[in-house]
Amino acid sequence: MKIATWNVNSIRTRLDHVLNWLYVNAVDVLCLQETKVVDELFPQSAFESEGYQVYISGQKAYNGVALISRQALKNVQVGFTSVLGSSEATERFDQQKRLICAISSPSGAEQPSLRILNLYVPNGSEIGSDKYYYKLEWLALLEEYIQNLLQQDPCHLLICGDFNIALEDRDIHDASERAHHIMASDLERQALQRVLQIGLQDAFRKFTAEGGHFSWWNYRAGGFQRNRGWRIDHQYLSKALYQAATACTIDTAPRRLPQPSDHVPVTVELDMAAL
DNA sequence: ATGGCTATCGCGGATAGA
Repeated sequence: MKIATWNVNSIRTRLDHVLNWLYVNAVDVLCLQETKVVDELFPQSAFESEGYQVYISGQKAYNGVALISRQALKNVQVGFTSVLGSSEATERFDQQKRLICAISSPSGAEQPSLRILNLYVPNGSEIGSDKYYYKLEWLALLEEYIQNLLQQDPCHLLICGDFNIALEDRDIHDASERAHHIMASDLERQALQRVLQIGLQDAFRKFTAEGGHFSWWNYRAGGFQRNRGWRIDHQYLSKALYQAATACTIDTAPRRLPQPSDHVPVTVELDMAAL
């Protein structure tokens, strides 16, 4: 089973890139972030014509996530409130459409179910700003959300998306200023580490130890051409899934196309029969 | 370098991204 994550920076602008990529790569589930469109205007039929089911949580101009799946998904849940119940905090954070979760249950097989959580973690703007504290609070709520999910139904869990955090220095082209840089500060890394301590491991690092592998490059100043990038798009797996992972790859090809997204897709391959 | 680029909304230029 192959699951990919891709921040497309507007699904309507990037529709051809995504459809072409899916045609060549044929993943089972594609998790999209920054779709930047309300649900009514999401190009759903373009994916359905290619045999995919579409599950979306979008808003006007900003944010927005989607699950594009070969098989129908079950128990689709959107936002924090659907899992944590309504509170001042869940309602406030759910104004921004940043998470969608569903269960993939292979039909006719004895293979176990897999819960897929697709995230668009807030960017944080700059260290110390209101948006920075919003990001840290959002990650704290995410920790609570995942603990609740696992209590409700302790199944295999895959969390992927644009985390807007480089967890280690080897995930940054130049880590010298990292302590003062958004996406690399100690508090951001600690907030993500607390989430991962629930029992999640980075699929990419099962296979690749060296630095120089990135998933995002700044549009400005020839970031991609000079490989001045960051690895901020991740695939995190619960223990048995991590054991069952057979590959995790970053596909830089779409970044070379005209008018690319600034992020590229990251795909994890799982041997479900090994579970 | 208060730099560099891209997308949305909406029609100029602010806002956001990372």
